[in-house]
Amino acid sequence: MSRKQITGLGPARQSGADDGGCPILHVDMDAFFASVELIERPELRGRPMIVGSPSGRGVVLSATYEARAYGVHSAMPMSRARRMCPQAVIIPPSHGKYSEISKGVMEIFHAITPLVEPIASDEAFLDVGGARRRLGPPAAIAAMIRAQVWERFAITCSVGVASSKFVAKLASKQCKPDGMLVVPEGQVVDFLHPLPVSALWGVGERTEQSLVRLGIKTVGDLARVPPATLQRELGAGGAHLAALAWGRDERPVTAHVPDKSIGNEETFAADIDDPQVIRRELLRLSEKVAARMRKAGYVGRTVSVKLRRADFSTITRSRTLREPTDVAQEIYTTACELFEAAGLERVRLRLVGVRAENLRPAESATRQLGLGERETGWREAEQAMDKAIRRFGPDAVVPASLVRGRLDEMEA
DNA sequence: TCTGGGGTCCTAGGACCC
DNA sequence: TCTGGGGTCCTAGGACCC
Repeated sequence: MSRKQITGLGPARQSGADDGGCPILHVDMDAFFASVELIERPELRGRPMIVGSPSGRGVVLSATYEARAYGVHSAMPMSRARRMCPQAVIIPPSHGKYSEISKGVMEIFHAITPLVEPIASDEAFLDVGGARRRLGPPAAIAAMIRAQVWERFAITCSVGVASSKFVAKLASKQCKPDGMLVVPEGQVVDFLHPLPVSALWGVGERTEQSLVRLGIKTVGDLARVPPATLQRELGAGGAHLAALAWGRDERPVTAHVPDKSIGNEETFAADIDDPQVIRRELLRLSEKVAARMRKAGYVGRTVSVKLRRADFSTITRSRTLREPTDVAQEIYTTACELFEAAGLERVRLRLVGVRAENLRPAESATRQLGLGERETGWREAEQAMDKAIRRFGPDAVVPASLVRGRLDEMEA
């Protein structure tokens, strides 16, 4: 397997002193989901591979670079990916394995520095400024990470090394797959300005369209526009973009970013208009969300429900409770009320979702019982369920109505 | 081309309080 | 009694990220 080692744009600056200005690493696994599948099926290496979603309606989660050579990329509908690359091996996703490998990779990072900021299961920022004396210059640390991830998991990753998070992130993208790119502080502007504006973090399809209308195509074009103009055209984000265009990004690597919300959603294999089935799904999702909250030690005050019609139009409805909760029954009751109030009871739905927002640490929320309110006992019951699941596995305890649902499915 | 599932952040309007 | 302004909270939707 080839190993790209790109060091800077101009003359390579590899010495320790020069790397002092570049303590930020962005590590990104290459085609993560597909790469994890290759661990158990190495015979597929070099063949085009597509990891699809189990509903059959889904999109491509990740394709290897072989599949990408045929134009297949993630966020592409399965049907289209199949058509573009009929010889590709199609693989259903195995989420357990992904989180296991992800945990292992994060362990490698934490052995280097406590300043690790994960931004996805396959991606993280590291501030290695404090590890230089122990482990050498950032470029050497980056090479070490790539070697360790490969040795332990046979997965390649790409690393961007720079003085700020956002430049490190762009650098890792530039050297993908299986590469490393150091952008010395003095070369940041030369690196950024030829890139298309869409390369910037925060510039999606819509923002790109607005910018192109203004005649702005590259980051360099953007840098030459007065920040006030950008702010007028794009709102608060405009001023931020102007700073990024000059490589200014002061955001530090933050190890523990508390969650703002926890939610689950599900797209049905076929559209559903039976309110009974919808309510059963809301219960299943509420159970999932509440269990995740309890595991992570959060309570939340706002419950929101997402409903997507067959035509893909989507609405959300939310309600803030008097007291925060991590109880599935409470979340479920609220979700049902929101669903009923939305007036979509006989409308064909393709997706429902439940989310808890306004999260705070559970220990900070000493629950106050309202006047005349009785402790329902649900919380204790659900904690007992958590315990049973930890001991006997996820099928140990299931609410009665979900069991009925499963029996229906088995009979069908 | 017919769009998964996990999130964050921003905007804007209305309620409400001082 | 009427009016205005500022601040905060809540809700809904949308852009964006991986």
